[in-house]
Amino acid sequence: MTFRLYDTARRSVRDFVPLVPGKVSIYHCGLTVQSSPHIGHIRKEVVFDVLRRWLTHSGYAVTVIANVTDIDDKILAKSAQAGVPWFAHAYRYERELHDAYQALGCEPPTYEPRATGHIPEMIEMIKVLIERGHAYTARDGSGDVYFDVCSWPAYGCLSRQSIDDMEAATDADPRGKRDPRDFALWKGHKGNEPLSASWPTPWGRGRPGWHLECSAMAAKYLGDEFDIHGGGIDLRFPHHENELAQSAAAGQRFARYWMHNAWVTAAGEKMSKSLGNGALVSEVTQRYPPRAVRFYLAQPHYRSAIEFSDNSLDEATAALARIDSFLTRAGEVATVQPAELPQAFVDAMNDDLGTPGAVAVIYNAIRLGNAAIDSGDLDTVTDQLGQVAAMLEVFGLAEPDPSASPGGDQRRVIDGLMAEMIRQRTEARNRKDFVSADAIRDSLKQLGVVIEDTPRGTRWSLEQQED
RNA sequence: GGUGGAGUGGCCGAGAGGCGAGGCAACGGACUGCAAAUCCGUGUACGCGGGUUCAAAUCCCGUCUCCACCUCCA
Repeated sequence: MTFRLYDTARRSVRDFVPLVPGKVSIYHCGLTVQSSPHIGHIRKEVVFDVLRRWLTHSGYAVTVIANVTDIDDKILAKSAQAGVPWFAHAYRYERELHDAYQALGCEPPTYEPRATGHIPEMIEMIKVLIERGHAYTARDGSGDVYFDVCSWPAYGCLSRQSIDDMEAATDADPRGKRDPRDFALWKGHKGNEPLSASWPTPWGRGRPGWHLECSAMAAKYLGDEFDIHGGGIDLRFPHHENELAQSAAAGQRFARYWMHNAWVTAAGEKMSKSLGNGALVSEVTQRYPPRAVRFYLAQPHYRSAIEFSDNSLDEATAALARIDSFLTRAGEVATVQPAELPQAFVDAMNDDLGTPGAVAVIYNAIRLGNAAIDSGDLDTVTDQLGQVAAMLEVFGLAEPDPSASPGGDQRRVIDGLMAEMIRQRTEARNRKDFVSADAIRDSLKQLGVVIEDTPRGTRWSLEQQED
């Protein structure tokens, strides 16, 4: 069974056939670095990180390009308000985004181009669009350049909207548009904006429009045609529709598959910057183990909306604790050996990245492995442990949280102290002094240390954190 | 007005005509000095009303509710 992917453009799941055999090229729209990333933003990163891991595991050489939009209206407005240069504002949040990648175990993109680093490419593309009769400079002399939507009959094909049914923009000023549905490729410099936020062009100074950035950068790094274009479902229109129109009108074939992840909701509504209901990644990873946050984001199907709540995170934390408990138990009697992925796991992942079914396979392997530990069947333990580790690797959950345990000297001292406490309790138990034994266990419990007696001796671990 | 998505057991969350994914919680049992962990077992769920079919959560018609997008939201 080959990999199958839901293609938003076709509204159906279809076989994935890459442009170049053995290679996959992916472009997904990164963030506009205007504020701190929230859980909704990082969901997209986790989804595409799992996609990349799965394709890599399937033997493809994967190239991932994700842009950073480092200039736009909001960045200019917010930086002016804060009294810092716009590029400093953008850079600050770009670094926060990278911190979030790292916290959640997302590999950085193969390359992560910034919009402001690609002005010449954008200008070239606008020239082509003007020459071909698909773009025009604003009549009002503002220096804006617009895409002429009516000149491109296929406009609306991605979001399946008829241009006649589109609600014309009524709020914004019509500026120099021929048609209210036309969108900006280039924005003329405004007097109240810093000169550093503008670049010279044949049409005067200005800065890029959002949609054009992605078209220009995708073409630069991936060529006229590439495999998968991704992003949040809310980008389907207008952003991706516009990208597609521009790039196709400029003579490119562009993306072969369009992949969109659903959003994260809070109290039933989409988490967004504008609604102000965003849970920041930095905040959530303080309250929950980052791996649990990743598990929470990676387990549901990427096209399903997921509700953000403490309850959801608590459940993910508990579920991951069960997985880790198996790794600990199995690790006491066996070592991780390279293993093939179970066929059911492969089938689930190949079916449009069916992560919920794949997670069910992980649990099944854990159950078999746990039973084998109890019965002393070490071959089966080794077998299942290897499979579980391999499956967790695909999910990016194989590595423990770096902050989970103290390192170096502290670790040595703590291990020594715990060994002594456990020795005293074991002696008490041996002489049937259960009152003393339980007192030791209770006092450790107060400190958040859980004591468990197993056939192989007493084990200690830190209790899962509560808020 | 246009275009989409969704309503599943106490909770989360898959599935998309045919023997109840999976997890959390709960209950019973095994194991344990007691626990914890682990294993085994326990559920007559699919918004509502019709219809098609031997068979519907799944298809059709109607209906209610929620969510999203409609020109710079992941």
